[in-house]
Amino acid sequence: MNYSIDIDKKWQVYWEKIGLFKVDTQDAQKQKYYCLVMFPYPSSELHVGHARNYVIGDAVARYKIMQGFGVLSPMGWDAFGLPAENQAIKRNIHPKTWTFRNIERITEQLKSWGIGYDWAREVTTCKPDYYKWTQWIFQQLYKKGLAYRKEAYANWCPSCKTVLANEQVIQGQCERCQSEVEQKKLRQWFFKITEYAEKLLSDLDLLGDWPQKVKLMQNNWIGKSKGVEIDFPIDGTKNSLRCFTTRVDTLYGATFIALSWDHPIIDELIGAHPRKEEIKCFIDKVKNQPVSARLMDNFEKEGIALDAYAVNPMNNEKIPLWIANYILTEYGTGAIMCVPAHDQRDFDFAVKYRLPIREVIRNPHAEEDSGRLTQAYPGEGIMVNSGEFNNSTSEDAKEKIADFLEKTGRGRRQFNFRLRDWLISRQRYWGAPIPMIYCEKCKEVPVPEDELPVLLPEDIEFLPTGQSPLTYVEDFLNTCCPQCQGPARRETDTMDTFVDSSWYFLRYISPHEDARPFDTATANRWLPVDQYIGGVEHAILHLMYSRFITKFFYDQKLIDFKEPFKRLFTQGMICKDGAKMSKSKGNVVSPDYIITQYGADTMRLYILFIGPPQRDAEWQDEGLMGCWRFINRVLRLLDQYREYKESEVDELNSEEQLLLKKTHATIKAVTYDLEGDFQFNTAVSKIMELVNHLYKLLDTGQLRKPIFHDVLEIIFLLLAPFTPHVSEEAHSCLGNQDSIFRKPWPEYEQKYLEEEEIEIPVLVDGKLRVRIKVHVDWQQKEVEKEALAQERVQLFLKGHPPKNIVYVNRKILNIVTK
RNA sequence: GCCGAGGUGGCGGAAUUGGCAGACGCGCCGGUCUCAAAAACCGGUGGGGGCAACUCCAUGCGGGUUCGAUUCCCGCCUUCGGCACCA
Repeated sequence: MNYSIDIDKKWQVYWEKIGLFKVDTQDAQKQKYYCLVMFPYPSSELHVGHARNYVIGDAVARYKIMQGFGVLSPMGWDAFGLPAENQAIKRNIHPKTWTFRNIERITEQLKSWGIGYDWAREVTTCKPDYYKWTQWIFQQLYKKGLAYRKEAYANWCPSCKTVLANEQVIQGQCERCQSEVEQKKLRQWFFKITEYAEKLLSDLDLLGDWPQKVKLMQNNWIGKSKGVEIDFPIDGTKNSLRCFTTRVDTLYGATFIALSWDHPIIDELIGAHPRKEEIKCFIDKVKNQPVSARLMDNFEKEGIALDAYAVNPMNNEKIPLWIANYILTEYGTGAIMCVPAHDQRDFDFAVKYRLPIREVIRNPHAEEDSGRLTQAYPGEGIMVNSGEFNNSTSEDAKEKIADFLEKTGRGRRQFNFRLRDWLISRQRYWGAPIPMIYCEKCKEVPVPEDELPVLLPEDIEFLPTGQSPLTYVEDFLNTCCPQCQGPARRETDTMDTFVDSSWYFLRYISPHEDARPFDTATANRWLPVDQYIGGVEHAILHLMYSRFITKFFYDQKLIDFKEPFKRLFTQGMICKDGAKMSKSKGNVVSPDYIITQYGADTMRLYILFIGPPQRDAEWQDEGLMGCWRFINRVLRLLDQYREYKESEVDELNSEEQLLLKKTHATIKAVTYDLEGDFQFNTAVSKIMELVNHLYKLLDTGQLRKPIFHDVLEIIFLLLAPFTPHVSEEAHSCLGNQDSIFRKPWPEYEQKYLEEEEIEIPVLVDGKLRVRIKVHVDWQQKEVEKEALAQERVQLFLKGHPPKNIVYVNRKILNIVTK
């Protein structure tokens, strides 16, 4: 038998017919297993690089089905977003048309690969029955004060005339047109994810089955740091200035304070300043500095003195205030105490502007009397020039000085986070409208719940004007205020697509529910997701947002779990010619040709065999051919079987004994590989070994038909999650009526794995010299005796008695002469 | 700069807790079949030396621990990914 696409078609229809992937979420008989792959953005047809995600997910789902779980494996579309709108502008095709065309095409592809989903649960984020609930979530957040509007600087591309998401800014440039991105102040909607910073951080500990790497990335992104907020009185005024520091032990070494260009106190300080214009000029310069300039290694630190002074609360010393271009606006208080002796940035600045540098922590490894510092010393050490704290360690001083500041009310211990609130406004068309209304009298009013969804108008002009196209749709824009019935205007911005994808895994639970986003009881039964599978590129954004929304729902008592994804697997990319597969690079491998020529299972098997799934892999067409050969080689076993001569078996001969040993060892190993970190590549190789073994045995004529049959059954059961079509075909050829996926996953029998005689490698001085056969129960003495009786061992002993003999039970014997 | 993951034949990659380095696949070489080729099948294949039995060298580099190190420790080199003036 030769493998061909007809086999694929036949079984795909069959699985559809028997509803293999249909799941009844109310069925309490089976243990549940929620297997989820990250849903795609339908921007173009899929290539083999994309396929990895779905092939892995399908292998896991099928394996779990065979283990008897009730498996939920759904699919949907992250269907709102900028690429659809760009196509609209470029080709004059409606984003909706373009999106649904792609959805249709990708669905066709997934089906032709035999990827199984419960299609009745399909979810599409750009459909009103979905985004109604995205809008509803916005309103729940709004009600709790977790959605709010404020003026903020956003990435603005002057050429595309649109705001860009942070992830669309590459090295300070627009990813589409490479224009320098500007910062533009706009009134924007935010979700207060910072409210959950602490929980998002500490609950990472609950995620034992997430890759360490992803947890570390989230940890760094949240960026919690422990320090002290200090009030510095401003000389000659009643005001004071707050600074956050993680190194309060260096407080005596603070010789100036630096402010970010938009710190609110600046206006006050320069009101009657003689150099007011000069300062304003400097502020403008910093403000307009391109984002990319800050990313440069040689970014020049610049500043301007304000001729104002703050008072160091420890020693009452007057220290000057500066504005400096390296102070971040959005972090801490936007003002820092600068300690040039112990911070390299402050050091560089102090050298440039001739500000004093005072050492307060002595480097314990520095040579005595090293003279003037040539660079900052950022480590720990012994306190100097620090009044009563001299001679204590910097670690101790940190606590003592913090105590002192808290006692005297001049400061307080504090934690700071790098995590910022989530800017969700987009001045774009193809997204879920933000369900808010602005009225002169009543100001900000949410659209009443029973009026949701706020429908996205479809008849619309797509011109890049810098405002959402919705601004020009009068029917949409003008409405009346839900509170006072007076004339009002709708919000015209739409939501970031990451909002859509932050809760889709809940919608799969009850996709047709029209009174609620999801059914709480069913969600509580089926979530958290048992296995989430996707690309590592979502390690921060999508996974952080989903965790945030889940925690919010938990607090609203909509669900009773704190984390959405119990286990996460991030697969590596498939590359070609050393680069990530992409249309623009022209190195994509199209699956369609592979499917028609070699069948879906050939592609599936190769994708699983190509290498460790969590690592990147290089696509090689020859490797694909290897899998094609293997599949046909396995199928040829069926031909041999059919023509094999009948016989009865009473007792196994030694070759059959060996074959069953190998078979059960393979069951054990493959199961172990699947249960662990999805080692599909080694699982497949072990099945190949078994097949090779079987072929060798067939040559000897020692195998009888009933044993041949049993081993064949097991081989195809083991292959079923990887090559479902071929396995199903073989299963039926072997005379089975039901689907192979209704058969239980094979279990190994210990009796076949136990052996009487084992082979022990004998080493002399760590080098393998001979192998001996010993009985498993032999003790070291007997093994030694056998080993020393070997001619080759005596040869290497050269007549000297061994100095030492190390025996590791049933593993190895090492004879030491030196 | 900081954090993380890697580095093993010509290539993709194997190697339970430290225990036979190179499984499996590709490629290559030889053979069978064929008028011939392709496909398929069978055999060989880390490097050096030797007619051979064998032998020496080999897991990025340099040390260390150990009877024994791809695996553990210390110090480097290098590739990739993330963050990047976070006070």
